[in-house]
Amino acid sequence: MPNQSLMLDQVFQALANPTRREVVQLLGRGPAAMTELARSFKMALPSFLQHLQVLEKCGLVRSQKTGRSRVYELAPEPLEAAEDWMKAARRHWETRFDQLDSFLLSQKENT
Amino acid sequence: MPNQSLMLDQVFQALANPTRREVVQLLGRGPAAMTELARSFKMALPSFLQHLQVLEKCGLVRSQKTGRSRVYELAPEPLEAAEDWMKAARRHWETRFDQLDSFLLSQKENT
DNA sequence: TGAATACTTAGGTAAATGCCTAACCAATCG
DNA sequence: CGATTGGTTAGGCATTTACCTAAGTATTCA
Repeated sequence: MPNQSLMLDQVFQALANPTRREVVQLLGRGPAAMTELARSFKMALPSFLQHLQVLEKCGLVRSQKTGRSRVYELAPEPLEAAEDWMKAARRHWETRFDQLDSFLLSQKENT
Repeated sequence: MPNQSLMLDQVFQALANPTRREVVQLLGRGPAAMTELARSFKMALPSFLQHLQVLEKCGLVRSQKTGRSRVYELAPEPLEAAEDWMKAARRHWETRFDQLDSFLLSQKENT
C-alpha cells in the first residue's frame, strides 16, 4: 500500500461533497453512463464530469468507454479502507472508556 | 437531524486531512490540551488551531477552557454517522452483485 | 507587579475547488 | 454526407483551504 494517508485524503475529500456522494449511491444500484447519471443533477456537464473524475482518481469508481458513451461503475475497495480507518479510530476511543472515567474523577478531585 | 447532508459534508471534509486525522487518533487515547496536541506537528500554532476548529465545528471534537488551557476530547457520534453512510453505500453494491453478473453477461452478448 | 505561558485575533498569500460558457472531437442516425 | 448525440478540452472566475507572521488577551508564576 503506497501512501495510505494520501489515499485516505482523496477518498474522504471525494465523499465530502453531496453531488459525489449521490453519484456513489446511484452507482450502488448498478453501472450507468455519464449523461444518464448527469440527468439527476442540475449542473453543466463539464462540471459534472469533474466530479466523476475526482471519484475515479481516488478509485471509488471505474469507467470504460464503449462507442461514444462512457459507463461508470462503483469500486467499493476505497470505501472499505476509509471505513476501516474510522472503525479503528472509534475502537481506540471505546477501549479507553474506563480511562475517561478516571480522568473525570481526577478532575473532580482537584476541585 | 437537521440537514444530514451538510453534516456529512463537514465530517468527510474534516477527515480529508492528515493532520486532522492524526488529531482524531491522538484524542482517541484521551483528552489533551491544545499545545500538548500541537507538539506532534511542525506547524504554527494558529494554523493548528484552525484544524481543531474545523474538527469542533463538525462535532468530531469538543473542547472546554480551564484557566489558560483548552482541553479537547473526541466525540465519536459524527464518526458513526459517516461510517453508517458508507456501510449503506457498500450494502447497496453488495446486494446488487447478481445484477452485475447479468450486466457483464449482456455486454459480452453484444459483441 | 512583571515575565512567562497558553491561547486568540487579524490579516495576508498561494493553491485547490466548484462552478460556468464556448468550442471541439467522435460515433451514430437519417 | 450532414445533423445529432455523448463526451471532452480550454479557459475563466469566485470561494475556500491551508498555511504563515505579527500582535493581541488572559492566566499563572516568581
